[in-house]
This record gives sequence, C-alpha cells and structure tokens, in this order.
Amino acid sequence: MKKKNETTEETILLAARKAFTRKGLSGARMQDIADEAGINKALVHYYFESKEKLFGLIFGQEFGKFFSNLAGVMMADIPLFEKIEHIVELDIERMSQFPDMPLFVINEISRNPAIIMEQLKRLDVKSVIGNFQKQVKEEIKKGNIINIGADQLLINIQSLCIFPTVAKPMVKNVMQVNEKQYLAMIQRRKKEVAMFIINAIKIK
Amino acid sequence: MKKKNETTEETILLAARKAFTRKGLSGARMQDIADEAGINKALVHYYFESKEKLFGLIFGQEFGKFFSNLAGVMMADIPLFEKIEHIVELDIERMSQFPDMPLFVINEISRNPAIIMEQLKRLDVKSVIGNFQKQVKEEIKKGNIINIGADQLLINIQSLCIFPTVAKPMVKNVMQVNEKQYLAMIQRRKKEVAMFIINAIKIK
DNA sequence: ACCGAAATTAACCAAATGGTTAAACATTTA
DNA sequence: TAAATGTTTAACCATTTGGTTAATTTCGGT
Repeated sequence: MKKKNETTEETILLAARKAFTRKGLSGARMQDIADEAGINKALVHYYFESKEKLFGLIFGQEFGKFFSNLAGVMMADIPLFEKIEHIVELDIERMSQFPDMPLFVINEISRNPAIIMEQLKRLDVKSVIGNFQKQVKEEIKKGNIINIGADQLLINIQSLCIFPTVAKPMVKNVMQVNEKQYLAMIQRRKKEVAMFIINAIKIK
Repeated sequence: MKKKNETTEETILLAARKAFTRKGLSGARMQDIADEAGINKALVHYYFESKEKLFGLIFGQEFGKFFSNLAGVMMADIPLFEKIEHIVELDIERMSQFPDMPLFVINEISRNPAIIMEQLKRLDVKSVIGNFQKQVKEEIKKGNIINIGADQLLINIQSLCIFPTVAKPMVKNVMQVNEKQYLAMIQRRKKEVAMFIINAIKIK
C-alpha cells in the first residue's frame, strides 16, 4: 500500500522487491506487485515498461547489497584475524537486514548465470581477491596460520555467514526453534563464527 | 527422450526432475517435461494427474537425498573427529552426485515452509541430534574440544559442505575458474573442510 | 478558471499454460 | 480373432498472465 512521502515509483519498487525476492522472477505476478503497491497494473508498466526491466532493477539493487562494503573491509590494512572478525560481523549483519536477499540472488544467478558477469565487472573483484591472497600468503610464510588457499578461506567464511540464512526454514525446523530464537542464534554467530574460523587456521 | 528399458513413468520422472530442479515449481512447464520426455503432454497427466502431484513426488525424492545416509553416519558409534570426516566426505560426495538438489530443496522449502514438516517427521531428527549432542558434550567435558553447541557445529559442517554447491555460479565467477577446476576444488574440500572443522574445535 | 502535461484507471488482447476429452493405437486376454 | 484393457495422441478449453489502449483524473503553470 502506498505510504505518504513515498513516490509512486518507490512504492512500486518496494512492492516488486517483496514479490520477486519471495517468489522469484517466474513466480511473481505483475498483478501481485500492483496489488501490493495499491495501484493499477498498467501503472507498473507505465513506470517500468516490462517485468524483465523491473526485475533487472531489483536484481541489480539486491546484488549490490550482496557485496556492499565487503570490498572495503577486505582491502583494509589491518591484521588478518581482525579482518576476519570484521568480515563476519558485516556479513551476518547484512544477512539480518536483508534476509531474503541471498537466496534471491543465488537463485536468479543460478537460473541465468549470464547476469552475474555484467554485475561483477562493475566491482573490481580481481584486485580485492589479489589483495586478500597476498595477506594470507604472508601470514602463512610467517608461520601464523596453516597452509590454506585464500580462495578456500574466503569460501569458508562466506559459507558460514550466508548459508544459515539461505537455509533458514530448514535450520528452524531441524533445530526446533522459533523465529525469535533463530534470530538470536544468528546474532550469536557474529562472534562464534569469527572465533571458529580463526581457530581453524591459527597455529598455536 | 525415452530410452530403451525405461518405462514411460520413469522417463517422465526423469524429465520432471530435470525441469523442476532447474526452474522450480512455478518456472517449469508441463510442456517442457513432455518435450524432454519425448511424449505428449496429456500422457504426463495420464500418469501423474497434476503438476502439483508430480512435483510432490520429485520433491520427496530430492528431500530424501538431502538427508540420506546422514542419519546413519551421525548415529555411528565412532570418535567425533572421525565422524566429522565421514559426514563431510558423505555430504560433499552427495553434492557432487546431485548438484542441483540442494538449491532446489532449499528453494521450495523457502517458498512453502509447510512441506518440510511432513518430510521431516518421516525422519527421526530428534534422536539423531540428541545423540550427536551427547557426544559433543562428552568431548567438551573431556577437554578435547572447545565449548561449542552441537547445533552450531552441525550448522557449520552443513554450511561448509552445501554452500559452495548452492552458490556454484557465483563461486565460479568470483574465483574465475572453469567447470573442471571448480569440480576439482569441490573434491579437494572433502579433506580440507574436515581438517578445517577439526582444527576449529580441537584443543591442542 | 483554464489549459496541457503527467498520472492513473478500466477494459481489452494475444499468448501461454494447466488440464480435459474423445478418438486412435497397441497389447493382453478369452 | 475379437473383445477388452491399457497407452498415446491431437485437438480443445478455461484461466492466467504480461502487456496495451483509450479514456479519465490530477495537478502545476498561466
């Protein structure tokens, strides 16, 4: 429903995000979006032409969230363990703020892998990874951490942060926890996951 | 296309699995399934009545794979570290064999959380988790591992095993690897992830 | 108050889609 | 071999869906 202070365009974008992240490109209906926005379906087309165009906008926004700030933290000139703590904190906080986002992004990339290309080239992934790789190699040489590939480490960090949100309904059901308990558990993971990772690579 | 030795029913199920795991319930078309099976669309309805019925069968099968054997390994009477190695090995092997399965299952559960209930009550999740919990607590008391919740440990294990497959297109693109390199990396993770986890909880 | 542009809507349309029907074809059975 | 039963298909049908059109309403500028 359209709120005060909100332009029609914004209202539609909000409704579209809700519909697309919940049901995906093929599952969401233009009528759903119009209803959710409290307007006529033709008006959605008036502002955003086609379903694909609208979806493209939403996907771009959500994809941006997926990587937002991450590059900054990963490039920061701070010790590795401290960096890991920051990445985990940031990642999990992002998942808490936008819980539907990761599954949506993963899903649509999996249905149409081509769209990731144009999104990724907007970000300078190579230099971010390169920088991280250098730091990891140095710590290995210094004998501070075990011999692990920077890419593996990065995958592990992201797995531990993102997966519990992506698989939320399964986690909730298997663990037999309610919404509140689940959210509390995710918050606890900010500290626990960082510790877990640092423990896993630290040489004592 | 229908192969020799395959009953029409099996052919349809194979085609349906392909369509549903690739495109989801709403994205897959009955005509796609019929085409893939090389038969008339009405024949699909002749054997499986409705799209929902057919989908239900496929989902049940895939959900089964998701947990197959896992319970057995988790209940086994072997040391914790060895058990972790087995779980990781089994999990990642399952991901390699059915790469489309985890995203499909996660996705459809997320779209319709109710379906997980009836599936889960077929499995005795509670006693499996209870058993694992007991073993973890004992190891903590013995001072062999750090103080960690069994549920957190289990989530971490599953995250590290499942996520890289779920996010395959993203991983491939960010890491700039081809299909062959990606698959090799997943295989390497059978050993590396187990080590990573054991390192993370072991008290040295 | 009036005009013109922008915003919004109701009514449509064509294509896609899940599902049905009746007839044709194949196989088993009496 | 002929009836009966099971399998498969072409042609339909009703509904849904993304999208369009033309008319109506709203609103800023004069």
